[in-house]
Amino acid sequence: MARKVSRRGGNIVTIHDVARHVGVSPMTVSRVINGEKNVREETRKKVAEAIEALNYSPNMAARSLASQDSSRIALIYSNPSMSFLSELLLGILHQSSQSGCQLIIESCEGPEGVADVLDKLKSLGVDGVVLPPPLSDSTRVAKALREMGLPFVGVATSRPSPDAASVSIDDFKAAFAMTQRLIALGHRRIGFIKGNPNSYYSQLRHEGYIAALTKAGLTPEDKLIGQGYFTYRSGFDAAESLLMRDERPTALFASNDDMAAGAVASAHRLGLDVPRDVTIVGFDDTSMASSVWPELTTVRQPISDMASLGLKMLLEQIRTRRSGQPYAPVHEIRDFAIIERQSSSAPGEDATD
Amino acid sequence: MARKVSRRGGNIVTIHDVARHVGVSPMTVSRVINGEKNVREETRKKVAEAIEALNYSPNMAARSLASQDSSRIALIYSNPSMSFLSELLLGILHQSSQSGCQLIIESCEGPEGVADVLDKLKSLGVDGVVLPPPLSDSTRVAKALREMGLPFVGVATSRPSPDAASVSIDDFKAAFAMTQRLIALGHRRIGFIKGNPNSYYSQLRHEGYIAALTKAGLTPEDKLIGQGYFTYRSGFDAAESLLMRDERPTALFASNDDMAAGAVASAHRLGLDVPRDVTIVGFDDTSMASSVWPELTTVRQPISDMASLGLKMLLEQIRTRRSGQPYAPVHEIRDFAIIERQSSSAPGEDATD
DNA sequence: GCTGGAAATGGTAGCGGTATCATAACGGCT
DNA sequence: AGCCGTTATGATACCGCTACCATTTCCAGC
Repeated sequence: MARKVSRRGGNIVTIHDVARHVGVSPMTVSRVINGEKNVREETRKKVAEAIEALNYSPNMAARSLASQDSSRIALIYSNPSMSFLSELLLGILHQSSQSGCQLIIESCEGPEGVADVLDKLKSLGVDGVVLPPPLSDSTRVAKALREMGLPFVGVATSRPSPDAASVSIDDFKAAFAMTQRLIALGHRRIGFIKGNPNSYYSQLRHEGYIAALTKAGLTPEDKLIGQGYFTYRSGFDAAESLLMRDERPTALFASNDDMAAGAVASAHRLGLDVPRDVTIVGFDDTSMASSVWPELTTVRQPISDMASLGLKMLLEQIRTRRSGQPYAPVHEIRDFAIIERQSSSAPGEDATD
Repeated sequence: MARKVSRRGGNIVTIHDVARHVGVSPMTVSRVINGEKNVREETRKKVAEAIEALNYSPNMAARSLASQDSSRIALIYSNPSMSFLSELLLGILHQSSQSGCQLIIESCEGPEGVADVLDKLKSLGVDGVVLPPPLSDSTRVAKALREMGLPFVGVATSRPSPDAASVSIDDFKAAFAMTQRLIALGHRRIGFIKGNPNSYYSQLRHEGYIAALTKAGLTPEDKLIGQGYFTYRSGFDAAESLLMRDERPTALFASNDDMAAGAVASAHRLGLDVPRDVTIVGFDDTSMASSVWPELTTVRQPISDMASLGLKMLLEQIRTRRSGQPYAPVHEIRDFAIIERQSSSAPGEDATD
C-alpha cells in the first residue's frame, strides 16, 4: 500500500525538499514563506522560485502544531440573512484554510442569546471573534468582548471604534453614488426606504442619499422617505405608502435588497411595471437581488473579500497581541460597485431596449 | 509573557497529562481516544474518566500531522442558490472542525466549468468530494469523479447509485405529505409547479404530488401543472398562467421556494391575496421562504444535518478505502418536516385567525 | 508449574513545521 | 587591517500525537 504517498496527488513536497533544492536550510525557507525580514533578497527569490517549481504548499497541521498558534476564531451571527452569511462564510473559509485556524460558527438569537454565546466562547477558549452585521454595529457586544479581552473584527459596516478593527465599504459614498446614478438616469422624485434606525450603516446610507440629492440641487423631501427595518415586509409596506401618493416617485432606493425586493412586490401589486413605471434599486447584492424578477440593480459589497481580509486582520492582531506589542486597530475600506440589472431605467421608459 | 498557556482558556491539556493522571502510557490513551480494541475495559474506563476530569480535547493539528491522514475534502457547488449553500456550509463546517479535515470550496459555472474544477481538484490532491444539488444529480460529474477514483457523497437529493454514498430526504414522500396536507385543508384544485425536468428530485416531487392526489380520489389534471425551472421568474410565469384560468386552483404547490416566492408575486400582481384567495406552498425551506411576505409554508429539509452526516460518511469511506477494505456505499435518508407559515390556509378563508 | 500465543501496554521515532539560540557573513568605522 | 554591531543563515529541540515494533501480562492447555 502506498502509504506516505497518499496525499497531494502522489508526492509530498516538504519544506526540506525545497531547502535541498535551493541549497539552504529549512529555516530559511520557513522565513521566506512567512515573509520575515532578515533574508537576503537574492535568497528570497531563489527560494520563491523553488517553491513555485516544486509546487510546494505548507502543511497547515505541522505549522500550527509547531508554532503553537492555532487560533480558534468564532464567527457569531444573529441576523439569519442567509444569503449574506453564505458569502461571508465563503470568504472566511478560504482564509481560514490558508491560515490554518480553527473556525467556530455560532448563531445567537435575541438579546439574551448574546450573553450565552459569549459564555460559550469563553469556555471554548476562543482567541478572536468575527462580527458580521448587525452584531458588528452593536456597542453592547463590542463592550462585552472588550471586557473579556477578546480581539474582534467587524466585517461590513461597523461603527469605527478606536480599539477594534473593521473592514467595510464606505456606505455613505456608495449610497451617494447610487443616488447620483439615479439622478443621471433622469429621475428627480427619488424615494428612499430607510433601514433599521438602530443601525449605523442605515444612517450612513440615508445620509449619502440626502447628500447626493442636495449636491444635484434637488430638495430632499420627507414625504419621499419611508421607514423600513431591513425586512422584505417592511420594504413592501414602505413602498406601498410611497407609491400610493399622488405624485409618486419615479425611483425607489431601498437601503437593502430584501426591502427592495419587497418594494418590487408592492409595485407589482399596485399594477406598476418595474422598471417602466418605477425604478427600484437595492443595496448589498445578496442573492435576493438576483433571484427576484426583475433582477435588482444594486450596490455590491465584496462580502467574501471583506470577510477574508477581516479574518486575516484579526489573526494578525492576535499574533501581535501575543507577542506583547501594542496593536493599533485598522479600519480597512474596500471598494463597492454598482451593479446594473433590470430593475432600473430612465423614468417613463422601458429598460429593455 | 504567558506563552504556552495562550490557548484553550488558559491551560493546555495534552495526552501526556491524561496518561500521567491515570498512570498509563500516552499510547494507551491514544488508543482509547481512537476507539481501538486491545485495551482492557477497566483501563478504558479509567482513561475516559481522566479525559472527562481534565477536560482534555485532542489537538487536531498534531493528530493529523502524526497520522498523515489529514484528508482534503472539496465541496463543489454550481447553483448559486446561496441560501441553500449557506446552511450546507454550516453543517459541513461543523463536521470538518470535528474531524479535523481540510475543506476546499469551489464553485463551477457552466458545463465546461466542471472539467476545470475537477482538474484543479486533481492538482490539489483532494481526497473526496461533497456534492450538493444540482451537481449531486449529474451523472456526468459522477462519472468523471469515478474515473478519477475519487470518492464522493451526494447531499440532498441524488440519484441513488451503487457506488456513491448519499444523504437525502425522501422527496417523493415529502411532496406526498405536503399535498395531503393541502387536501386536508380542504383544497381540491391544487396546482403544481414542476422544477427543472433534468433533475431527478424534481421528478420525485412531481410524482409525490400525483400520488397524493390519486390516493385522495382526485384526478391529476395536466392543466393544473406548470413547468418551472427552479427560478423565481419561472415560478412567476408558471403561476401566472395557472392563476389566470377560469377555474383557478385554490392552492399552488411549487417544487421549491424560489418558485413559490415567484408565484406569490404573481398572485399579488393579479390582485389575489395569499392565502385568502390562493394558498401557495414551497419546498426546501431556504431563507427565501421566510424572507418574503407572507412567509411560505414549505417542506423543510435538514440541510445542515444532512451535510454534516454526508461529510462524516465521506471521511469514513476514505478511511475504509485507504485501509484497502471494500466499501459499500450508504444511502442515508433523513426526515423532513412540514413548516406551516402564513402562505397557506383553507380555501376561501383567511389564515389570520 | 511451565510453555506458548494472544492480548494489553510501553518505548521510540518521527510527521512537517517553527522558536530559539548559535554561528557566519557583511559592511562601516577607526 | 582590525574591530564591532548588524544582518543572514544554520543546528537543534521540540509541538502533540500516532505508527510501529518491543515488551510485558495474562491465561489456557499440557
